[in-house]
Amino acid sequence: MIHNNIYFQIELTARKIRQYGQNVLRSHGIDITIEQWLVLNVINDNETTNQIFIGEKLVKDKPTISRMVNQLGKKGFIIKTSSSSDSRQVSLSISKKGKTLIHNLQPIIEGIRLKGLQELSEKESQHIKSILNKIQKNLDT
Amino acid sequence: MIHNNIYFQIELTARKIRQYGQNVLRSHGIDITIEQWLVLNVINDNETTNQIFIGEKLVKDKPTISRMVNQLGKKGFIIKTSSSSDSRQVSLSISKKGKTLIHNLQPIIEGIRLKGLQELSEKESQHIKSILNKIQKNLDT
DNA sequence: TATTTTTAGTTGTCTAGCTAACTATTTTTA
DNA sequence: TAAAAATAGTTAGCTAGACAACTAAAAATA
Repeated sequence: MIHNNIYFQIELTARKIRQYGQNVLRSHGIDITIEQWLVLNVINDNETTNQIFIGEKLVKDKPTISRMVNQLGKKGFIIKTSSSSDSRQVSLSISKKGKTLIHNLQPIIEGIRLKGLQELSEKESQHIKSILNKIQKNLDT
Repeated sequence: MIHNNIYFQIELTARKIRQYGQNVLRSHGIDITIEQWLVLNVINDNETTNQIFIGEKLVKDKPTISRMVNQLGKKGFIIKTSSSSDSRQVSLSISKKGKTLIHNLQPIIEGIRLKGLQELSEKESQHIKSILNKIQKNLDT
């Protein structure tokens, strides 16, 4: 049966996490997606980063990053300029509005995180990460 | 760091599974997506099912099922008629072409499954499913 | 029985993810 | 140094997932 299939459960859990998180953000009237928040965070942790770097961190392809960066720009959370050293590259940084958002989001995101991980022991957390990693490695080769 | 985040790893693993599976299907020249294959399987296991039932099994919403069923119909893998007892409902069944596809896909899908689960013990398989289930339940309430 | 409510399915609109094809720079190398 | 190859990013086209709004038919209820 499909519900006993590990792949199905991984994919379903991923969807439920995204959906729950998105609902919480919406309930706070915050105009950003979970995925966009991840991008914003990479930029926040690495000022003047380019899009390739974000893609490597988040393991997403160039078009996906390009579009999410555009969204974040439209919403005024980031500033996108051309790199002075290499004009192929962009240079991304957080705007004031973006900094405020990140600040306000911290406790909300932490709340989402804790909600899903309730009653998961440290051992279980480590274990699931190691198993997921094993599956990923199996599929990489 | 994001790579140490359980949610990120769950979502990433889900993407890698889909991507690997899709590549294998493509390499066999098979014109179907992993998600469509799941729908096809539910129909195969439950002849004359309707779309609500598929949605319940796969935990997907009505528009998503509606569109995937349409794709499978266009490709000639299923036959969609109106239910005689309730004309709101559709009645879905597998075509000959669909049956052939399912038959040919069995070993390929099994190969994909085994590839990812290499060196996972039965205990680990059970464990990850129980942890994923715990996370899902945490988010449901 | 007439009206209201529920149910099954579709359509529209948006975001994300993927592939492929493209432009425009920068780097390699012949 | 001129031509070829690699790199950063964008655009286009597709599927899936989510939400909202809709149609049409069935079921409930007053």
